[in-house]
Amino acid sequence: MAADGADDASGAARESLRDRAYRILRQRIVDVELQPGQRLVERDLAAEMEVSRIPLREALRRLEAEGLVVLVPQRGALVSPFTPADVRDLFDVRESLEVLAARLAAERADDAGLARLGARLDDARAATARGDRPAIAAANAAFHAAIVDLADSPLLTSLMRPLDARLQWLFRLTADRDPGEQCAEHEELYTAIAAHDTERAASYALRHVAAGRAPSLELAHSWSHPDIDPVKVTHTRRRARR
Amino acid sequence: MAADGADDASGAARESLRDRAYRILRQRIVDVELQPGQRLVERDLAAEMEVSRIPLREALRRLEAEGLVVLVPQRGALVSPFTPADVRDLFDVRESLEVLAARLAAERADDAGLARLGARLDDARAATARGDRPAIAAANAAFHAAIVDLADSPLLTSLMRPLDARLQWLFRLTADRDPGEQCAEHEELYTAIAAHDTERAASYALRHVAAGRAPSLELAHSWSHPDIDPVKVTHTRRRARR
DNA sequence: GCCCCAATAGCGGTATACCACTAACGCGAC
DNA sequence: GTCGCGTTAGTGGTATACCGCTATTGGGGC
Repeated sequence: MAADGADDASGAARESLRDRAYRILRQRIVDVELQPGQRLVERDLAAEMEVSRIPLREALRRLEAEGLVVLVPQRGALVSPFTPADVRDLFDVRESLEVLAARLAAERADDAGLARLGARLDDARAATARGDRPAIAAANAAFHAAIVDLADSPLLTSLMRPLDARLQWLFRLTADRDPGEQCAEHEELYTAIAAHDTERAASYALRHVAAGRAPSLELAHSWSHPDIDPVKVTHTRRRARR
Repeated sequence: MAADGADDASGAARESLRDRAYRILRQRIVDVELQPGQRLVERDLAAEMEVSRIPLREALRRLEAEGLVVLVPQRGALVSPFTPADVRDLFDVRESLEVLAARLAAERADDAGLARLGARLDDARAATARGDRPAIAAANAAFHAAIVDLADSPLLTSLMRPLDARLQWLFRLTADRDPGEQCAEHEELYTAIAAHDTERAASYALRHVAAGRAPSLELAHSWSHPDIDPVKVTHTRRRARR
């Protein structure tokens, strides 16, 4: 598992076991090491990462809130299914919220914020020039996050978190679209925001998100893990083989 | 197990302590019995509702995910502040998501769904005619929830939950706008959705949400609990009285 | 051999207990 | 009196242990 670097490392406050369990599980899910529909048994996971069930349970609850895990009451947990319909819904919502973010960013951004956004754009450009796929994905995600940050709305930021998780998941499985094209779209979006041109920022953001829909949907159809029933999955019990 | 409906259908499965703690706390918060900024001490709350800290902690985590509670790591919890800026952000996001919900509902609603939505509208009409404020609030909330339901997007539904919580909170403190006017707006929105007129549904939804912004903001300015610092709040410790 | 039933054990839900950290307190020195 | 430092206890974080429910299973009756 790739050490995701940027760990809070030495100086920062020690990470709680709950946060660690959350981070590791989330990573495993978006990396598809844990597949959609796979059952998650508290005791097994806890033993595996050498923590007790308490922090592990809290990590699962958090993942549920983010939509990566489904909890069936009295039954157990499983990795959320991710169907073409979910991908469609994801893009529906992104076309609303990313446009809102772009609009608010264009309205509210100050010079310091624009500088930060510009830096993210440069990162993305550099990664795109190098053709470094993982770096491109990370830089593009950072660019989008920076726009949300400029929107300066804690509510919007919190709503975006589940979307980011699903997007990472989606893009892990694909090369996404042509990086150069995406980068160009980011540039024009940046320009509109920097000019405080609300309407242009909104329309660029919409076009940008919408452009990703078709390839993503196509990709989603290609897996098509057929109907996972959460209740059914958690009904099974593995019995000790004799 | 051909029929899977047998289990939860009857008798309503017993509510877990976690769910009960969650429900009670949420109610207390939206009723403003627990005020924004108020500290929440796990042991005290647990003792008060006679459960252990485990289910209580999980309830707090869930409330955090919903935005009603702020958790400061290693420090504790408090009821989220709710500032005019938060109200503004709430309406920004609602103007995006409720419009999306209306649009999708207009596209996807079938006859059975429209019947359910119509029933909610009738409820709201009846409550409005009676002038029963609490019933009006509940019926209006149910009408909006029904639209989201028609949109048939689990993601959208999950994103709306934090918004509903904040809206309830907001409306608990106010008489909201003129109920008759709201009811009329609901009727035209219903008509557009029933006619599968996507664009009209979207524009009515936008107008409807936007109409509530000014009065809500005004209300929010009237409390203006000035700056609550979560870290500071959770730094305090009540010491045994001498 | 097939079906039903009692015994078994997997697993989520919860309580209790302990640990670590640190803010509040108070005592002593200046 | 004021300041500083050691002490104490309040609080979140975590481990362990137990409970109850039910899927599984294997045996006994048909």
